[in-house]
Amino acid sequence: MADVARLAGVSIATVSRALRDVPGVSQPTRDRVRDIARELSYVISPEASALSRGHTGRVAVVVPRLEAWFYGAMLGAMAPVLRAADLDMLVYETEGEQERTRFLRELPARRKADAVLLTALPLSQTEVARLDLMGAHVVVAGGTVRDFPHVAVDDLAAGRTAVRHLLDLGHRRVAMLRTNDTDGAVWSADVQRTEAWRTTLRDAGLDASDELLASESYGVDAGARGLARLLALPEPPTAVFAYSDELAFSAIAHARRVGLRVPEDLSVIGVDGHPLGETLGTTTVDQHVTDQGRLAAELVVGLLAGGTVADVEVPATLVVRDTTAPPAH
Amino acid sequence: MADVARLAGVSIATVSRALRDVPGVSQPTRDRVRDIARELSYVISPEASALSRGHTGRVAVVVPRLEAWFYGAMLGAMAPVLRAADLDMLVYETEGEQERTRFLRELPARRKADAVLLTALPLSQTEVARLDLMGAHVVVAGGTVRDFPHVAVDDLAAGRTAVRHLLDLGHRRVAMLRTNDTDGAVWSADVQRTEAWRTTLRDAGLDASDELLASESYGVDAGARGLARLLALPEPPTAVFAYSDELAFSAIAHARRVGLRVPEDLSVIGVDGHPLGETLGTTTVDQHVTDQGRLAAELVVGLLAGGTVADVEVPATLVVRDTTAPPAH
DNA sequence: CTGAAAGCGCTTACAG
DNA sequence: CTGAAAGCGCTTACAG
Repeated sequence: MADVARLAGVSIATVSRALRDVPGVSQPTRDRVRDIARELSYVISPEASALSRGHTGRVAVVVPRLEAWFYGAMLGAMAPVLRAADLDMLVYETEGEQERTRFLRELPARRKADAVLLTALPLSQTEVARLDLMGAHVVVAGGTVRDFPHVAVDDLAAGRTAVRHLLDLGHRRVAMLRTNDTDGAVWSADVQRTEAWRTTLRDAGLDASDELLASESYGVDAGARGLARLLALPEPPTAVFAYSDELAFSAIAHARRVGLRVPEDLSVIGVDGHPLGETLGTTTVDQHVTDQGRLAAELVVGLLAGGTVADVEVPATLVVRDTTAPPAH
Repeated sequence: MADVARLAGVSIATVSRALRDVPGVSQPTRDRVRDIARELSYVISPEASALSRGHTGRVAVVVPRLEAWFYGAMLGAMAPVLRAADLDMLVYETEGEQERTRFLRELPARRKADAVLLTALPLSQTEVARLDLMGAHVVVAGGTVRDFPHVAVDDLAAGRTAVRHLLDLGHRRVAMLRTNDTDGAVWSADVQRTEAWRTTLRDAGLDASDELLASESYGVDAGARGLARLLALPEPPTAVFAYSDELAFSAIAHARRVGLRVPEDLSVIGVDGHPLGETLGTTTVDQHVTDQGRLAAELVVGLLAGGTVADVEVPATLVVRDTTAPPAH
């Protein structure tokens, strides 16, 4: 900055003002300073600027896992919004309790970002309590955490929609497929979809006992593993509600591998709106992840601009394709 | 830091030394300072620290797109390595020429990160030239750019392996499927796999004319669109080599939708090692993306630690599953 | 509109 | 082993 000031024949204060959009510099001076800065490929040091101004220009997105489709879709939707607001995106993957606890204990985001965007991140009670120490705005995407501002679908409604679709088709034995890699931590979407499955069945006078709830550890084949257990039941289900489309894909592949026709012998519905679901013809409850990500990022931008926040509820929509049908018998 | 110093009865210099692992502090003093810092939930300001030390503790990962599986897998593999080295991960999505150019022109990474990790990012010649102005280490993952340190598979070999597999099965009319959203920019993996397709066919005395090379704009249904065009040819192919597994999935779904049996009527092979390929039984050339991401991150860490660099070549392996077979006739 | 100067919160020779 | 002080590169009241 000193170099630019010297060449422009002004003080560094003027350079600073000219380069950002603050008023108090004549247009000719501003233009001259900018030209010189461009020539020198000069760019303001974000560290020094942040140190002076007291904020970082960064937002931290925290996810439990990066390789699942959901998180890529979320990040992909958030990125353009943050970029447009000149905010950099710091991504933290905190897989498992140990890392999550370490992340929250060391409060790294506290001084590294102006806002923290928790994205479908299961949290224990202790961890939720620690969130107040973040020293940054906290926003939640894809679910809810306490009363932090959030963007989410109504997962109770989404779950009910899925299960009712199966009941409407005539199914009376409906299982649920989920993963349980949350080691004591809890995520609202998981709790609510499971709850929706249970109550919708019970309200219809049907069995929703634990043997019909297949909880597997996370993995590409989690859906296959879960379905295998369900099919081994004395009275196997004729329909399955999967927590995610990826679980549904895996379950459907397993069903076909063991000789079951989908949807004739087994109906499967997922949740997400995974693009491959369109390719593969999978019935799902679309939770419009791209919208959620975009809106959550917009919420953060608004918050940092000093605006007020309002939670956003994104509607979930049933998309019937080729993996659900009336039971054969 | 001043608070901690006061409570510990030492200078801020000592607090600074005690809190990082620099020598020059007695163990009792160090322990006392750390205890007090923990009580106060104090954490060193990264901005101030970075400003003093001259580096940021961040690495910027630049990708063209976040929602494709490949990038999530890459980021997911890089994250733990960077985290272990106490480096934060800044993610930049630069979709299309305009944003890429803006990114490179504004050189934002220049002061925002100690290293830039270009991940399968198509670049124009001008853009490649600008890379020298980055003011940070540049490392390339999933391909090569000039002579920057990189981690990649041998894409010529990978492409040859795929096409030869089809030829070995007896196919004589083999098409290729790729996307062309690179507006004048070029990515080595794309160039080399296409080149491999062409030369392998020609070396075998077969047709590799442009009508057999289907280039579609990026999208979930790109594979379907490309295959539709290929099937409309006077003499359609009996086998298709897809640039990625996602293209292969889409093509296979389209083939089945129009009544073709895969692999009986049409063989399809992709590249990647996408986990759903295992679920769906898709033949592929696995390029071990997780390994590439991990190794690229390790390369960055080594570079920042002042070590020397050596390019890494990850072997690509043919995984034969259920979507390739000898041609029917 | 412009500049001199204090201050943001650290790190690190230098001296003891 | 410990501290006083300069310096990292900006921003922003304050004064003119």
